[in-house]
Amino acid sequence: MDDTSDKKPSVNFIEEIINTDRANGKHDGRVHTRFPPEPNGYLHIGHAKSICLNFGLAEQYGGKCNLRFDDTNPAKEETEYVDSIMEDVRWLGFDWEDRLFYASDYFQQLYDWAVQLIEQGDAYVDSCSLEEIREMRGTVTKPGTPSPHRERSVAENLDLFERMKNGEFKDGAHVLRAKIDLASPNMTMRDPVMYRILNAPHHRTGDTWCIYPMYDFAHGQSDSIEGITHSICTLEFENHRPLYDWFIQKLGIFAPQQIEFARLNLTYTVTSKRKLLELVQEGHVHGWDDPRMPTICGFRRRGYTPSSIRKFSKETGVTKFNGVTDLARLENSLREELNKTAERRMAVLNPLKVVITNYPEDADEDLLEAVNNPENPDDGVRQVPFAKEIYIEQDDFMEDPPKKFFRLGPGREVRLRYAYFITCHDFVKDDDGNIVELHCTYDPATRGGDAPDGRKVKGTLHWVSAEHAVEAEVRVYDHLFTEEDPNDVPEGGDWKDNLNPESLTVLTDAKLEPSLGDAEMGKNYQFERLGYFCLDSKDSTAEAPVFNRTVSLKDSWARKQKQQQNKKQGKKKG
RNA sequence: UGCCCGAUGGUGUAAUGGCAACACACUUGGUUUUGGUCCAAGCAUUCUAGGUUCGAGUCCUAGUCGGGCAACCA
Repeated sequence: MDDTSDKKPSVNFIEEIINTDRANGKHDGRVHTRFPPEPNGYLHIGHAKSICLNFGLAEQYGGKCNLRFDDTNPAKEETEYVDSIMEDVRWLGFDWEDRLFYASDYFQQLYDWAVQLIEQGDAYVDSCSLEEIREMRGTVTKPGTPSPHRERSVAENLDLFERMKNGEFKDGAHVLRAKIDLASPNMTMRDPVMYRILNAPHHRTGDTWCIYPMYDFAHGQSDSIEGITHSICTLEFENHRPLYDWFIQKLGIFAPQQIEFARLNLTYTVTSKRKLLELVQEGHVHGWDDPRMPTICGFRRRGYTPSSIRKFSKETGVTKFNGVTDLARLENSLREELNKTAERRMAVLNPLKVVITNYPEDADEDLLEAVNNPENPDDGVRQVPFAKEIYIEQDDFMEDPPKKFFRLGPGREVRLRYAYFITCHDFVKDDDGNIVELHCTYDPATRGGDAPDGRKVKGTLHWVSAEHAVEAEVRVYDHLFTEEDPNDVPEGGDWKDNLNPESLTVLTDAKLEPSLGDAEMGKNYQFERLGYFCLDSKDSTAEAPVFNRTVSLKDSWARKQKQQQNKKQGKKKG
């Protein structure tokens, strides 16, 4: 075949490494990854990318992916987080089967390995204080100086380390250090701490241990024990790779390969655990699963689908370049899916009453047929009741509309979706000048939304019959921050200064078409012309439904308005 | 002023020494009973300077800029 138009599927740099390894028969071509969260917080969208990468690679190569909790610091870790992390990984659509592990499972093995290194003369007990050790480590430009305890005998080290384990010392009295190179240009190789004394109960091992291994002495060996072939982590561990390899080599155990990639950064989003915690604790959001949070549980409650997050993650790609991904890509991934799958409904968020003056007072029930999803005819149709009094969106009427406004205004005719053409001939204002009611006439000949005489209207509005409406609360969300980079603050400012005061708008007077009274929890609906919505899993009840706006529909009218506003402002400034 | 890593449209990625491609965003136009969807068009001196080569986004050297590293955190 001379068909050269077939494009090779592009592979990212990690797949390239794996392909090479498999071609060379390394590990018999086996691919085994792991997702290793520390159970000290909730998973966020950045973790989602790592989960998709690790589980995705395993799937792709017919391998396995473990879930392993990196629980080496009892001071910070809690069972509450373990449970939420498992729930989130499962929700994203991944399965670790019987491979649920904890670094704490390996504490005894790790201890034995530490003893081995002491015996080999590769580790020593240092009895200096934290401050002294820090000082003697030197700086990035100045080499460190050896601790006075660096040359202790093997016997003395063994004795001291055992007594550390036996709980004879208080926190901070001694540490176990690897004996590597105090002059190394790589700071992590300057005799890193392997074990510290922490007289604290562990969420799994209880009071069994009072010394705990550091990340560097636990992670690589945990990978090794589990037979991990490709240990994927983020860029900030690049400097740790020589140490990762050093421990494995000195111990003479199975050698996984650490590979670093760039973590996900999203516009209008913070993902630092510390900052997320601060948002929750200071009440800037209502908990970890607040739909404005970039946590996985936040996205879930907001109405995001696992598949949209997986697709986003895949399309964002894997590189070593530390960039910022546009939040619009995640929104696009969701819209693309929901456009195909979400059933359409009509709902009015900011109601404006409309009286159809020529509609009969005593009309029989007037049921109109509405398509559930024009993108998927199999979803069928439903009936929507029409009546003399209806609600439309306040935004859909202007007393003095500009030329390109296609909606309702005095003397204008529009279509009510699936219903009738109506013409506005009067409106009522309250004492404050707000428009509170419209008087319109309808054309009975246009029932269903088409004019037999062929006349056209520019605008089509959604509507809800007043007497049939289901009342609901609707929560409309916007970016949590006003700046693309929330950390971009003027001198002396704080990142929280960039919090968007309008990130949550609660609409308490929404009117929904009757069928939404039976809305299913966990199902996404498109409210026509508005966006995608779902029932709130926490606050919604049968008597008082609460909907979250997951994401808006694209709105080229709103964009046009914004443009014009900006133009006006520009002229004023100029 | 040490070491490590990186640099391709506004953004994220592709091109594996041979015509810089895709997606998102943005702009313009078309279709439309959702100002949605869909369709079409527009949008780049591949950070700089040298070098290797018939040929460099890709390889080499130097520079510039950006990120990471001096927790008994992970």
